[in-house]
Amino acid sequence: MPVEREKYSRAIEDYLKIIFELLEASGRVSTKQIAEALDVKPASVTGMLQKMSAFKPALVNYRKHHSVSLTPEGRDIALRVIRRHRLIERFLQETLGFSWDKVHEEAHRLEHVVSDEFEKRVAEVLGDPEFDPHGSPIPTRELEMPEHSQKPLSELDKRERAYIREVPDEDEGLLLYLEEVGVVPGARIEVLERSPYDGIMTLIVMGQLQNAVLGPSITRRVFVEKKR
Amino acid sequence: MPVEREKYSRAIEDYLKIIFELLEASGRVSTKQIAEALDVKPASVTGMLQKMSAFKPALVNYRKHHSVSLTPEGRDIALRVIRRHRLIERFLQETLGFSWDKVHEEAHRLEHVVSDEFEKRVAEVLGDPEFDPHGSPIPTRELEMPEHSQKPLSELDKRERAYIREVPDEDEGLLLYLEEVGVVPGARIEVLERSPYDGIMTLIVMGQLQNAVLGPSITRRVFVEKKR
DNA sequence: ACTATTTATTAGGCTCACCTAATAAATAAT
DNA sequence: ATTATTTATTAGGTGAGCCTAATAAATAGT
Ligand SMILES: [Mn+2]
Ligand SMILES: [Mn+2]
Ligand SMILES: [Mn+2]
Ligand SMILES: [Mn+2]
Repeated sequence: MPVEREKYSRAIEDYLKIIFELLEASGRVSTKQIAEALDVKPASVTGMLQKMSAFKPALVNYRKHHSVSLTPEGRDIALRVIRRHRLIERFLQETLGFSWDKVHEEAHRLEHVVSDEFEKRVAEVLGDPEFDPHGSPIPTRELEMPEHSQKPLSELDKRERAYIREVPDEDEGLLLYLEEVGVVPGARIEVLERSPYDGIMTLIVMGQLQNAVLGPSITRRVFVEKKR
Repeated sequence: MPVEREKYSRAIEDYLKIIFELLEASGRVSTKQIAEALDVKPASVTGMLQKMSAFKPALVNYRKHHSVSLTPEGRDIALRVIRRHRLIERFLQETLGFSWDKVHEEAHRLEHVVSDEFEKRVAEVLGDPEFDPHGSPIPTRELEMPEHSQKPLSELDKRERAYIREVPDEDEGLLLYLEEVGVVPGARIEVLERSPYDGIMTLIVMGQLQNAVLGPSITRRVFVEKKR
């Protein structure tokens, strides 16, 4: 049975979402990171963290100058928003024909206003998709995040082959470029070259005429998996 | 060419929309009416009217204790929001299978956050529909409101026949009832009886087993047209 | 025309989510 | 260890959009 849920503000939903994502990516979160990700000042983040930790039930565990983590309640909200975001991205792409570089921003706005009914129907229409257009897993109806055993493209050695699994979703220009060179989820690639100092990698992308040349700021955020 | 548009707040969009609708329905708008429609206090409406009339360009013409009207700019915003609202209602119904009593509330939230791109694609997918699920006309891309020559059901005499054109969209309970008795846009009806004092009307609805009995608070807000 | 009622406006506050500037704590460099 | 740098927190403000209570204007009733 769906729990009787309070309605939290857009701001709080975005904070919880980004905290979840930062924790998932690197295991820890700093005030500064949150501030940069949300494009607000660190002072604002401190204020919001204090507020969210004072909520009943608390949404975050906060020890000043030390750690930030999510309470079960906060995690739940984060996962709900992430589920909506990713479902909406898929929906925009499949049902409305949005290109993959445009879905993120639109979903970022819609994720805060759609009802449970909307979410349910979108999931139905799409047939409960497992991934968003950038390859990120969509939390299930029960808010379980599917495990994805993948590693950064930057860790592949020369001659190694793999499948692209997930690409960063916020940078529209990057997405346009990645699409052009065929570095999209599901693509099969082989590392043709990697320079040891600057980390630039040259990839053969199956089915593409040209090779893809990517710097480390990209390859560290593109994830691959060995098996299909 | 789409004009470079400022982004107005949700609150302002809702004020302008409701002012437009009240003006359209009865030719004039009072502070009290707006307050009731938006579920805020009259003092808040006064404040907002003053703010909107002080905008450059102004969104409303406001003379205290006297009239409120929309400037061309204000009217434009109202029509944009109304177009979105009604397109979204159709979309929710047709593409996501929402029932007609649930679409209004959802659209009321979505109308403020969807992009021009979203609006354009929804219109395309639906094939530029002319009416929302309750029979209200959808302003065109050029923001022209289609004329609809219709009159209240309450003005029909006994024996008169007509087609249902438009029903009020805010009251979910009423919508469920109207659907049950078949009083939906396009339905052909005949006035079987109307009591002169309390205004209660009994209708024969083509294709329905039972007659529909409706009080004046409803029949004044249901619109009909003679020709098909 | 005067009075009662209804409607609208002003004045003053409140909450939310942000800001800047000043200060303090943690971390890195010498 | 001391100092410099980076990061985080506090203190005090701002604007949007709402509120209540007090007052004023418009309208209706006699
Ligand atoms: Mn995204
Ligand atoms: Mn968001
Ligand atoms: Mn509606
Ligand atoms: Mn609205």
